[in-house]
Amino acid sequence: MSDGRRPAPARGRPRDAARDVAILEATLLVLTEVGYDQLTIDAVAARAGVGKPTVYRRYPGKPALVAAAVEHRAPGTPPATPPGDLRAALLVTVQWLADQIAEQEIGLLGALFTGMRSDPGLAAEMRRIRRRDEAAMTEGPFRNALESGERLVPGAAELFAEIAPAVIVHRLVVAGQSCDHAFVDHLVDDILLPLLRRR
Amino acid sequence: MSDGRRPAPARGRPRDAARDVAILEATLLVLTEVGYDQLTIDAVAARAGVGKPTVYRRYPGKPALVAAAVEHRAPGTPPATPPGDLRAALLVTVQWLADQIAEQEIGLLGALFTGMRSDPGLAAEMRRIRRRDEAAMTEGPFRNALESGERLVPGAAELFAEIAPAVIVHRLVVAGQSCDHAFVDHLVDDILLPLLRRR
DNA sequence: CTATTATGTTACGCGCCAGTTTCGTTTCGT
DNA sequence: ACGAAACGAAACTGGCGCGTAACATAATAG
Repeated sequence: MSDGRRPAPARGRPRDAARDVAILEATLLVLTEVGYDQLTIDAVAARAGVGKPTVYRRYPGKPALVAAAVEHRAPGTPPATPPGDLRAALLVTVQWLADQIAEQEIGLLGALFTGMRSDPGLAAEMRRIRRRDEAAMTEGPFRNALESGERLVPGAAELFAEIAPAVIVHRLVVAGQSCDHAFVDHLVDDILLPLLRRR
Repeated sequence: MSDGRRPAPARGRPRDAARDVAILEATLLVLTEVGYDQLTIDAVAARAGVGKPTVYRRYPGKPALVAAAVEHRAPGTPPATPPGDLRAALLVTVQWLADQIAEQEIGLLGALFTGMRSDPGLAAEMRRIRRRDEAAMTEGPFRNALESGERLVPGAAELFAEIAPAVIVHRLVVAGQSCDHAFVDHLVDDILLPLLRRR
């Protein structure tokens, strides 16, 4: 094939990379603030300090823009956990996870909820990203625990990734309550530790 | 006070009660099909076989209509569970719960997700209804279990209501996978039974 | 310098939906 | 019979967001 299309002669004024990231970050902001349906291109452009055609020059429409923004978003890294103490590691990780979900993920979940009907491709993309993030979020505590001789059930990491985010999201959205310290203690002591420790 | 306002002289043609329920059920249908944001009064009226002013004569707008529809909705009753066998009761109840959520609740959760931003009152109403439904859904298995000598941890019913719907919703929405038989077995055997049985 | 492209501003046409109004008809209470 | 109110159909106004186009200007490659 020998490169069917040249990668654009690039003659003329080049695109501003700073505006690229400004658009993506503004999209994430608006998305978490008002949700997917209420997100308008005008609002994103205004928030990014950019003209509307500048957005449309990069993305054909809302689904592609949101997908690119979610892709661009860097997931937070979980805090380092003290080795040798599974309970302490779980407490720290769960609290951090709850904060992350309450601050950012809720808006993305809303986008997933509503966008999945209109655009299955976007839904698949969102699920891919979320799996990547959850994997990164739940890997920390178990590496330490395993190396320090804790006796865990097989598949403990998968079980944690399956239960902890689910219960946290359920409490935030359905119950409408915040994930305070008492809730984190409850989740760790009454649910996670009894399940994950080898019985 | 002695009745400040008379309850409407009711002179003229009375409202048709059949149209009342037609409107509410059409609202639930459209809501689960297209979600809260995409729901239009015209679509509801058309689905109900009713003129648009007939809807506006009863409700001032979309939030009130949706709230009334969710209030009107009767939650399904969980199937009777075999007494004396906690595992069998959990399997039946969890499978039924998963089907219920997959068929109906997902749409209502989407409405909760998106409507909660625009109308906090609607969100509170939805949460109240959902608590009522979840309580009705999770009461069955434990009454039988307790009467038949199963040794359960204290607060087992609350724990079940906290975990089972959360994991089911998480799988349906985030993972995008159906709750088949294997998943129900996994949820019961690997998560619920180890947690609920007195250790 | 010149051609070429990006950018901002502004404006436009289009479609969709909200909420209201009008009108002719129907159904009730009195 | 008579008046009042609900009903369906249709039309209507208004707002809003989409996606595009028209300009003038800025930045860059050659």
